[in-house]
Amino acid sequence: MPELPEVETIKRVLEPQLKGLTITKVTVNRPEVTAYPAADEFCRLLTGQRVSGMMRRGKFLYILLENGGRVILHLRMTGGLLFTPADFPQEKHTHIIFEMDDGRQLRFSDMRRFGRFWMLQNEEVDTYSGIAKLGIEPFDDELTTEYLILHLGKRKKAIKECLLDQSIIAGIGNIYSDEILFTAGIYPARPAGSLRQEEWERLARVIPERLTYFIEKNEITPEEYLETKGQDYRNTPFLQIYGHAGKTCPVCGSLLSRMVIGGRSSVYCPGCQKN
DNA sequence: CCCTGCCTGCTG
DNA sequence: CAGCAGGCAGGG
Repeated sequence: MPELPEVETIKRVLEPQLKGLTITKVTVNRPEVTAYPAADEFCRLLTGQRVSGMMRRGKFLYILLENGGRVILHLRMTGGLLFTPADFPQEKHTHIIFEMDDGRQLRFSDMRRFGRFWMLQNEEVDTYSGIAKLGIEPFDDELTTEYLILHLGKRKKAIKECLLDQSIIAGIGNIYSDEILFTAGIYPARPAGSLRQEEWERLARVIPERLTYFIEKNEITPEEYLETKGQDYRNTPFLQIYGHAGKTCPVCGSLLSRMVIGGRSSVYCPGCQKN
């Protein structure tokens, strides 16, 4: 489910709550969810550790520990994190529970079980999670017209597929690639190599602008987040085309179309995004 | 490069 | 019932 704006929202909600708490017990109900190390070692290493903060990188989350260790997780399609009182009703498909020293629990649930956890010690190099292969953050100063042209300017594959390539820019998924290309007025199936200078300029501007906008629209209090079980993506009413195939374009009134690009369902406006 | 697998649940 | 879902790794 979550792309960068949602993962950032989760980080902003959870970090102030978890910071300073010590993990007293870890329960792993589905051992395949801990990709590294194996579940028993994962639990052993984390028990007794104190949380110093959280970070986001692309769609990955970090839970940082005072001893220098860190938990890394990726929610993939349907993963969710909730910080709950101990007696809060448990979500179906809850695979990991971290009990904290204030009596509350951090719970990971994931219907489709694609989400993964890793745990690395202070000095340990992360060759496991895939974070090392990520490209730049969308809000980095490095995200410039020149960067896009350098890395994508000669690619034959569709610009939409390029935006989904986590090794170039980290964090963009199927929803926001569609939204970004709509705002930039670029037909999603265009070979990246066919984009003109001014289109790369527009993308360099629109990518951080749209993601920032959707992070802001997602803002939620910890109480609201818990009430809605972390499933309330408040920015969805502000999506202009994702999920709106067959409806009219909010800008030009054309009928929004849908096509499959790189195996992913894609929505675009034939009026605003000409081939 | 495309294709499949990984999972469960919802929609048409 | 098939088809699809906000992701990604791995295989051919």
